[in-house]
Amino acid sequence: MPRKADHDQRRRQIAEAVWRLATRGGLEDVTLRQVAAEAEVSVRLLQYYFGTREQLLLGALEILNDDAEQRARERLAMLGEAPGMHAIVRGVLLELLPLDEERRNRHLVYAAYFVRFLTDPALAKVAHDAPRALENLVADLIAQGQETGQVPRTIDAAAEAAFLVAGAEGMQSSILLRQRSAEDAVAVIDHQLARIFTTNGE
Amino acid sequence: MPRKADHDQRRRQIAEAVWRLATRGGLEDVTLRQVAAEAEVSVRLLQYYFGTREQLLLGALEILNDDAEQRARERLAMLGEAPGMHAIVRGVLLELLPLDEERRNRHLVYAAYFVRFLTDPALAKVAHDAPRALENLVADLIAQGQETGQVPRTIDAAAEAAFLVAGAEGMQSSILLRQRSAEDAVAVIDHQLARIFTTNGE
DNA sequence: ATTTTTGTGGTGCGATCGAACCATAACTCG
DNA sequence: CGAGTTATGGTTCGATCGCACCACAAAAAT
Repeated sequence: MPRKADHDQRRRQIAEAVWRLATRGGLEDVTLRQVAAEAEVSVRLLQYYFGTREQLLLGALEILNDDAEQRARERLAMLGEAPGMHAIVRGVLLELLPLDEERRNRHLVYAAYFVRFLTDPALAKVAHDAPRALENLVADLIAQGQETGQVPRTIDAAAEAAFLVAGAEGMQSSILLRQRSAEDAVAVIDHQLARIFTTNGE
Repeated sequence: MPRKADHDQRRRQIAEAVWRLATRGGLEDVTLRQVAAEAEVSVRLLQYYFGTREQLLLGALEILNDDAEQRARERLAMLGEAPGMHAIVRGVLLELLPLDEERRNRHLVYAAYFVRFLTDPALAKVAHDAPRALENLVADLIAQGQETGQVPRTIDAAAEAAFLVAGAEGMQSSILLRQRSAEDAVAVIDHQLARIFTTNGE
């Protein structure tokens, strides 16, 4: 009895195989045969569920994006009710870091796709334009903090937001390369937040 | 008359073809045949000058690294004599950004190699561990600025250096994806530098 | 009950891949 | 001049690639 959930689950199973192979050896290891073996299905099934290889890469990325959005939403909701601006901004920035195996792998998959984002129009549309939205969100939060007196008026909200998001993204790479520990990165971010939010929120 | 420089020049010619293909379609487009066509030499020559494909990828990366180091040195030397700490730190940070086509392409090549750095030991050794050294350099420069009164004593040199370098690296990605203009990125960095260096150097 | 949709496997074809092999210019050094 | 190194081209082989084609079971819809 093929319920509709089964179809999605199968696609997810295959997509996860794509992710694993991509993180291991880049997109060039993501061949139909290797994905089939990794997902323990037949090559024919890949074609049935995704079609061509290009569509497989695209589909696996879309599923990854949906995953990321949902997990981020969950984690931010876990902050509890009525958190201070400081805590919200901190939560948003930490979401950019590969703090657990799941996020680490996700960022590695993005890295494997990266160059394609620039040349492949189909991938570019799905690509990670989230940072820009995040930056505006952080800027708004800082501006709100200025209204409530948690942030000095002398702070340039937009410029600080841009640098906070960029800093988090920059440390993401060095964490992936294991040049820096996740704890280090969090400490560096907290140092900047302490400068901007002079009074502790909540 | 095969002077020794000819040999290196041929290797460079081939390496440049590797770079172009890698920036266009990732490492999976870097096949022996395609590189040969792009460099306008025979496949046999690739094997002669680099050996196996794995060695070709490694060699092209080494040449790229040497290039980057030399160009960076040149640009920093062009700052003139006895520049202030502020100018030096600014020069170091801007070197991380893809401000011209040459640096843009170089960063794209690194992006294409990225996932391999984590799994391939040979590539990992050559990989970009420069950031860590840069971070220490920036920290030292800020500390020197404190000695000469250009930087307030309340500044945490190490933490600020880490965030400056991370911020520059983070904006590098968004510039590559054309989500942000190079001028924007420079302005954001200058805003942070103005906060740290309260008196103008020199 | 039978027709249609959905899910699954296998297999084969043409293209391309990396790498090895064979040949031979051209230049260097004795 | 001759021996040897360096530089270059062409070709072929086995493996793998993406993908299309054929067949069939199981469930859904009619």
